[in-house]
Amino acid sequence: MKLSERKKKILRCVVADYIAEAQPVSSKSITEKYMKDISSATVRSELAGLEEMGYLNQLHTSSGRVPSIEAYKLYVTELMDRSKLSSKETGMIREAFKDHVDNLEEVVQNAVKVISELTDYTSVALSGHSGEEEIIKIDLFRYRKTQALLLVVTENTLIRDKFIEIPENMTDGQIQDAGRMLNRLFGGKKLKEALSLGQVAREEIESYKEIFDGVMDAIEDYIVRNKADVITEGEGKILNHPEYNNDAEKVKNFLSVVTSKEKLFDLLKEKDDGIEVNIRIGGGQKENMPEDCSLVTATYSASGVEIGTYGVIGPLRMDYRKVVSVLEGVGKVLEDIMKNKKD
Amino acid sequence: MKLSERKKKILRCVVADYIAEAQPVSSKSITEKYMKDISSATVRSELAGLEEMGYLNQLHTSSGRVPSIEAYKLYVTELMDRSKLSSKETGMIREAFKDHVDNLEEVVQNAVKVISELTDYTSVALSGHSGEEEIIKIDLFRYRKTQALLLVVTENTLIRDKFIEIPENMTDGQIQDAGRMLNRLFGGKKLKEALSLGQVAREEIESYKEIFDGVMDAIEDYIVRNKADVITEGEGKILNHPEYNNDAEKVKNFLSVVTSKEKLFDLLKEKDDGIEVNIRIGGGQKENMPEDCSLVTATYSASGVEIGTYGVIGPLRMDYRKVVSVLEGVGKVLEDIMKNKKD
DNA sequence: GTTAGCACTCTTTGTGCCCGACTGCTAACT
DNA sequence: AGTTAGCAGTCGGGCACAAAGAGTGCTAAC
Repeated sequence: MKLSERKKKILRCVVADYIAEAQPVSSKSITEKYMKDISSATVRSELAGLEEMGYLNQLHTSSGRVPSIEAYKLYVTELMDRSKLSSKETGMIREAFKDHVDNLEEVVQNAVKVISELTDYTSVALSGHSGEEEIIKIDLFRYRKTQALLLVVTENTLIRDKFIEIPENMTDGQIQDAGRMLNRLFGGKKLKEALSLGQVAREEIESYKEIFDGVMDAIEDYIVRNKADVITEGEGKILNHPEYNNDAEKVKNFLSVVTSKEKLFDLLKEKDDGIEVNIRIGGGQKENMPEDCSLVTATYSASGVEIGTYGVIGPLRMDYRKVVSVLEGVGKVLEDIMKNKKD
Repeated sequence: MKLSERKKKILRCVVADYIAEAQPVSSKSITEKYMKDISSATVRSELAGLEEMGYLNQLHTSSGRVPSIEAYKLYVTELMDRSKLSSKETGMIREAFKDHVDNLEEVVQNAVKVISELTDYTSVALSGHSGEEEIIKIDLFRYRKTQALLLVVTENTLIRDKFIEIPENMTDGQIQDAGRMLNRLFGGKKLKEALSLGQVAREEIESYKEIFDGVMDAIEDYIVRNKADVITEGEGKILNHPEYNNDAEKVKNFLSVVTSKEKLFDLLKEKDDGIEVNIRIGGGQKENMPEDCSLVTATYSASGVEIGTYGVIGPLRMDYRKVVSVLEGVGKVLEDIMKNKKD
């Protein structure tokens, strides 16, 4: 069977109505609300077709239709129109970033907060470090007999601290010397460059091999998995939505993901390159994706540097239209801010 | 009316049984399970007395009794006996700290995790810094034209980074000079000392007043409210307990506190001095305490230095006996570890 | 291809009823 | 005076049943 234009239109109505009302959608309500020109009987036969094609489900014989996962997917890729934010909403976004634009940490906090407030879903973020940030300074000093504290300071306010093992007989002078060496070698380089540079340089620096390895570890650790930079807001918002209201098991599942920075990191790190807004619907394949959930993410960058992946996680029956427009709206404001900040 | 010994015994039975079964307790079940020597009619008249005294409530005529907040309070202070942990449980605690005892952050993580697992409640921690830690090093360097990055490194792995404003015309040399000055002044001092020292020294250092103020701010900020050190685990565990299973509003309230580091910090910072285990039952007076919740906390210290406040937050009907023994058990192991670490 | 009409299905809601779980009270007992 | 057995009274939970309502699929006519 082919998806005729009318079928598409009807499917769009069903999904949109179900998102808005959280109730199975009947043929009658479609004709009354959206398509006064045709009769409910016609819609009924179209609905039967859509159900056969796998886009709709029926809870029982005499109930209205509910969208399937496939329907949601089609909806966000083809059927959904984009909405504009109201001026009140854009105002709220601008307001959120009024202060504290200096500190990236706070910027991210504010972004996550305003996203959660505007969408009424749980929002999450992974602040960006694709390895493109420059190393401003490396600092190294003795902490205990066999341990030194390593600090790697990059632009974007980000600091990585890590303890590394050092030989017991190392003098303070040698540690300082090693620190100078590290700064000479890595200062001004991008993290990514430093990582590949490390493969080559390792041979040259015999004397401080242990320290050197520690630094490389720290940088790799930082690029590959920095769970500390996962931020969440509005974890309890899931309970505002009826599908989670009487299902403790579902809520528990959801929370076990949303409150685990490791699991969220796993979900957020996979961003499709170049796609502005990425929508993942339904669990299934992805290990850490909670059952019956959707994740909508957007990755922002300014002047070529990624500044983070922001997203919203919630039920399948999510207001994708609104979520997408909020994420885009925040993205625009964020871009402006980062541009001005550069000066 | 006086609280006779028998009344106390019966009240203990009611509270213990209610904690175990989550069901109103009847006079019959008391005689059958705990007090075979007297009849249910006798227990009934005692229960009526206890109810009049405000220790018990009845949901409706012909239902069993449920403990009041007062009853819980009496239970934990007077009636409850302490339990020993099983060897399996102490084993689990030791196991949890097997590795990573070097990094205080991970120690705290593990503590919180094992507490949550053993008790089946949400557990929280505030790693300790009463201001007793020594400043090991202060580092200062230019970040942007009018900003410098300040690092304060203390023992216990704790690092505080903060941006401070600097005069635009300050040279790199001056910044370094200021850094040296700060190290000379504060190095080796305890945070608290540094804070009071600051009041005096400020006058002497006219040249770097702005920087100096920034440092004092950072230290104060750190001592007074370091929300970054609030850690939680098992947020969803609340749903394992029937009183929260069908009350989305209650869960939302609970989560809004447990997922807010600020609110948790407010709750955890108030620790009664010298009391080993602190039990706060019921919301009411405390602003950030969720309705109908209890918070059991223990503050650990080793060699006179506080290493943190750990706790469990959950329903009024909490297994106080188990929670207290787990907190004590973890405390002992933690103390051992910190003692060994000092070497 | 579309529509009106109708029979059918299934859920939801409300009602009455009974059963069981407790209590409180009273009168008798120790 | 304290304790106990027995009994009447209260309330919630569960079940059956009926009625109402929502929505569909099918058919025959347009």
